[in-house]
Amino acid sequence: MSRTKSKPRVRRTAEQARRVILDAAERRLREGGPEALRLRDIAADVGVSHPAILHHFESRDGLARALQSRAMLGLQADLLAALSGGDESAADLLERVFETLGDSGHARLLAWYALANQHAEEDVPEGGMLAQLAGELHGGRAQRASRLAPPEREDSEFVVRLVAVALLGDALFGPILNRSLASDAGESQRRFRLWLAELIAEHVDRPRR
Amino acid sequence: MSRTKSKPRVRRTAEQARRVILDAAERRLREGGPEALRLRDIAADVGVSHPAILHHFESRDGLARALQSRAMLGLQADLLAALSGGDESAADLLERVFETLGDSGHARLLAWYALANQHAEEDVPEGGMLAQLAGELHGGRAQRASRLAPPEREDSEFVVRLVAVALLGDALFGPILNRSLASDAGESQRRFRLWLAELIAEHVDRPRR
DNA sequence: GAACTTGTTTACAGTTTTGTAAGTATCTCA
DNA sequence: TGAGATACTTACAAAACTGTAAACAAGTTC
Repeated sequence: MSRTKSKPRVRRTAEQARRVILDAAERRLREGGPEALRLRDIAADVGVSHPAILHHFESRDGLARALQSRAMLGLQADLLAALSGGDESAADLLERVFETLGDSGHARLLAWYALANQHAEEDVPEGGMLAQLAGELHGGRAQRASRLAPPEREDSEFVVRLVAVALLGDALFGPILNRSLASDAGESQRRFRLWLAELIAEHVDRPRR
Repeated sequence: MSRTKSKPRVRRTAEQARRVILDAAERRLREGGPEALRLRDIAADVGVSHPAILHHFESRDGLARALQSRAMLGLQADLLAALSGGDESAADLLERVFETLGDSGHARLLAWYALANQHAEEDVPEGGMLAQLAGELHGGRAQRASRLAPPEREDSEFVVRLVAVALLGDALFGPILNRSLASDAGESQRRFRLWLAELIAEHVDRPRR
């Protein structure tokens, strides 16, 4: 066979290589489900041989851990970007949180994480983001409220928790529920989010007794 | 070796065999995550050889499909049991729905289903259960409401949808969120459910404008 | 430009996994 | 009680998977 000038071998920096590998792995995971994290396939997507992946991540498990870590950090970054938007109404802030948490990519990755690490005690990298969000929300409410009826701190935390689980849950289970509840899929999901936003807003702004 | 009376081979009916196999598979799936559906392990749990599983389910994929189907049917049965409870308040009804949907086993199984069949159009066996629930809820509301302000049908559907995604989401993502939000895990999750129940009840019974 | 570092490949090994073929044991039924 | 059906087992095959070892090549440094 002609051995003319066969391989212009690409050589990335370690950081670049890790990134493109994680990108491919994440894509596989999102599109193919939890069983689709195969070294060979990922390597093929990137265009390298599979030992290259092992070189960068030690083992398949190392790749999975790195992926989970990056997914959490990414979610944190997106949430942070949503949070830091100057001083706007709680409604606007919530709307941006809706966008990032309702993204089915995040939900899928987080679900995979939850299913994989169910009895793992290791703290998740994301930690504290939602607590911060709860803090901001609570601060705003306490400021707006008449001083006779400040909301309880726990109530604000639960609001955030509700938003989180409802959006993540809807992003994940929505397609299934749509088939049994709604006729038109995407439209119903959109309207549901608006409805939820209004419900939350009403609750948040309702004067305490 | 002594061949005295070696094997009192157990022989189940096909139905029984399928059941115990699916039980073991479900247990594996719940405890070990989505990658834990291995024929050898399941067979070992049941105490049979792995080809016995293939005999009953054709292939590993057939087992997975049967498992998904049974999980959906089981959820439907549990929901049905929760729904059919004579005439009680919407709060009591919701509370029993809370119990069954908030069960982390159901949530995990459903999440696995959602992740595995993301772009599958095949209708899920569960179909219609939640629609029925929405119907019952709506009927009760319309009856109770003053005839000047009946709630919209879509509002009742969204209430059901919120309950479903929030409970499933909380069962699945709750443990993760707990680490970033709450100090005491289980207790917080319980209180959150109560809080949600109250929020829903308030919304459902609030007179329309 | 020689030496060194390190990203990458090829070739291979060991294990695990699903699946098949053929025989065996247990139940049912005439 | 004999014959048939079928749940189940043993043995094996083929493929896929992760992981290892050694060599190779693209940068980097002195």
